[in-house]
Amino acid sequence: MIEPRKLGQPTIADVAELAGVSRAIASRALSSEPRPVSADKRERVLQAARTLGYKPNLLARSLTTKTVNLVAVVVNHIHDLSDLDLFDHLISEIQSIGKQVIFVRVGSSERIEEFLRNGIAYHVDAALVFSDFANAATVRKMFRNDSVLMLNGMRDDGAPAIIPDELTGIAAAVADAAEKGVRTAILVTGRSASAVEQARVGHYKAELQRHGISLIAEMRGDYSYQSGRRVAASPAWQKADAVFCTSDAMAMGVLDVHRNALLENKPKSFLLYGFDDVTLAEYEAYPISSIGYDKTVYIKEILRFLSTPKEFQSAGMLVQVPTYFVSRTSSRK
Amino acid sequence: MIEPRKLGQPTIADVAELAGVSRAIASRALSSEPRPVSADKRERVLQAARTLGYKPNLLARSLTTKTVNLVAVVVNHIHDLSDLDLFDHLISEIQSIGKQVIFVRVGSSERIEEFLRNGIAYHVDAALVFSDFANAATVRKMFRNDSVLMLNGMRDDGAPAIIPDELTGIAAAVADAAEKGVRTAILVTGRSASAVEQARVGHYKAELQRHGISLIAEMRGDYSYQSGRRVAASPAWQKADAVFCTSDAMAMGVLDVHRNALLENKPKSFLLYGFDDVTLAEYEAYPISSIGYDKTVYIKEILRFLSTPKEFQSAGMLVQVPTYFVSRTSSRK
DNA sequence: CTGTTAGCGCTTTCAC
DNA sequence: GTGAAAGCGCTAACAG
Repeated sequence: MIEPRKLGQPTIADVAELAGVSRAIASRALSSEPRPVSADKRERVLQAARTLGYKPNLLARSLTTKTVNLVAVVVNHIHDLSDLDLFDHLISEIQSIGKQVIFVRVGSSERIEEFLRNGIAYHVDAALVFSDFANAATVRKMFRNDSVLMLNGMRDDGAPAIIPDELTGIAAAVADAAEKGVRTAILVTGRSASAVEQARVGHYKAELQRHGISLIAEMRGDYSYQSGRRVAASPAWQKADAVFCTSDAMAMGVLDVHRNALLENKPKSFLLYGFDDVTLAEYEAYPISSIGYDKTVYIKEILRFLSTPKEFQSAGMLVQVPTYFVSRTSSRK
Repeated sequence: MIEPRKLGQPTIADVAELAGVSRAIASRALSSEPRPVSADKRERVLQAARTLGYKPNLLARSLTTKTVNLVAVVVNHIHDLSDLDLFDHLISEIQSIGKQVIFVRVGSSERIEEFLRNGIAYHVDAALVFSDFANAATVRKMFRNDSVLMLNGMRDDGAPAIIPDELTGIAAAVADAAEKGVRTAILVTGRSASAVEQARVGHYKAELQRHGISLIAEMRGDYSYQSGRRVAASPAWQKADAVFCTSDAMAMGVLDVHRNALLENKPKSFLLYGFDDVTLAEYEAYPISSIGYDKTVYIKEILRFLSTPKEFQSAGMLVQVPTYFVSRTSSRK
């Protein structure tokens, strides 16, 4: 009598049966770790798995191993140019160590807690928090503490973090302006609730003051291109020698509104500085002087956290990535 | 004697114990589906869950329910501007129906099968395949057939698909060129191995021929900005009245190399047409005439597939999304 | 080295 | 409406 073909995917029990061994042996033979199995049986198991087209159910496995090879990337959203430069590379690297990425977009709402609570995300091996809507307290509550890496500039809860050393780049940018005789400046900022943004703005103000440049206006954007265009309409711009934007996207918006005055006229009506050093700024259309950091180094640190969290921790909770200033047409007189 | 505080997260058993009910009752009370439980006990369970800070382990749940509320988004990579316009919105919508997104980037390799086989991705509820490296046979093998939505232009295996009706937009673009007296054209293409690309190129050729425009050269890029710049160096461009690119990114590269001749000179050295209608093309720097489709409609169809696959299937396996042509400075004489 | 046994955390029969 | 018990697929502990 023929055994009725089981429905659905073959399980490890099917493999074991076909190979004529116990489930435990099959499990060991199929394991990626070295486990004691005789060469003979291992081969039979592997063969059986092959003929059955067996694929392990990683969900079931994770139930006992307590590890899913899944990392959550928690972001506000992905629609900035600077995101493109970062996330593709990041995902690629994470996958290269055998983990996969679940993207958690928390938008502008405060729903993050609910999100994580009701989703797989809560059970991932680690969470990379780029979103600054995820405040430290929430994140601490949500995950086992040492599996969370703060990439959003928040430092107040002792969780490990990687933060670009923005001061260096900002100091260089402001020094560049001072050198060119800038006396008055406007600062175009992102959402002020963000910790990174507060620190960033603080650095700008300190550096401006140090060089005796007076800040004649501070305008609130939201990092986006559109918000850059919006603030660019202000009449206050007539009096500014320089405009510093805390994102390249906003600087692009500003540049488009004042394109003629900035790229065609000499002397320029004002010098323009961005932040992020997006790839697009390297080309003709948006030659914006900017502040960047080495994404490769940044990502390498994230990977170090993912693969050897202990080592990462012991080396200290905070890793700083150096930033640099790059001068382009938008700030050349 | 005090019960020793259990390690790790509270399980449903803990909740049941605290509430003084069986695990089954606790499970029902906590279920999102309506299940028979007395109001009294439900309340006690909910209360217990709250005080314990209980969060269900969705991996364990999925073992019995066979559903994880996880959808895989399979892409080549995400570094095109057009990706930004699409994925942020897509992820947001998917999350809004209670599912989360696992991003599988297959890069340029053929490792997709291995990827999916060894990862959670294989156990997702559905896979949205944007990558054209995932050939139909592989995908069919990997997933239960009806849980795969082909968004990469491949149609050969009877899997459901959503495809923009590119012909309409292309016909309009070429007609626009013809109307302006274009007699010769160059076509800048993406990777020719892609099915979408082959169809797209076929449409361009047919339309050019129909209008008696002769195709004097076909140049191979890879959709990227950089590849656009690369091909833009060709001397063949002297003889072309128009250049059609199968991506806006490539058109942007072309535009930057010929910026002066295209935006400052009248008459232009050639008319430029892109494809994708990226958001950035709406502004001053890259005013590229382009072909686009309504992302909102597109995403709505994807969501329809996700939430009511049966209905989606019964309505036919292929959904076409309309495209449009938008005329901008790059093609104005 | 091998097989048996006991779970991982949850849902779901199936009797009561 | 309720609870005992079985079981999803897998791995780990423990004897042999």
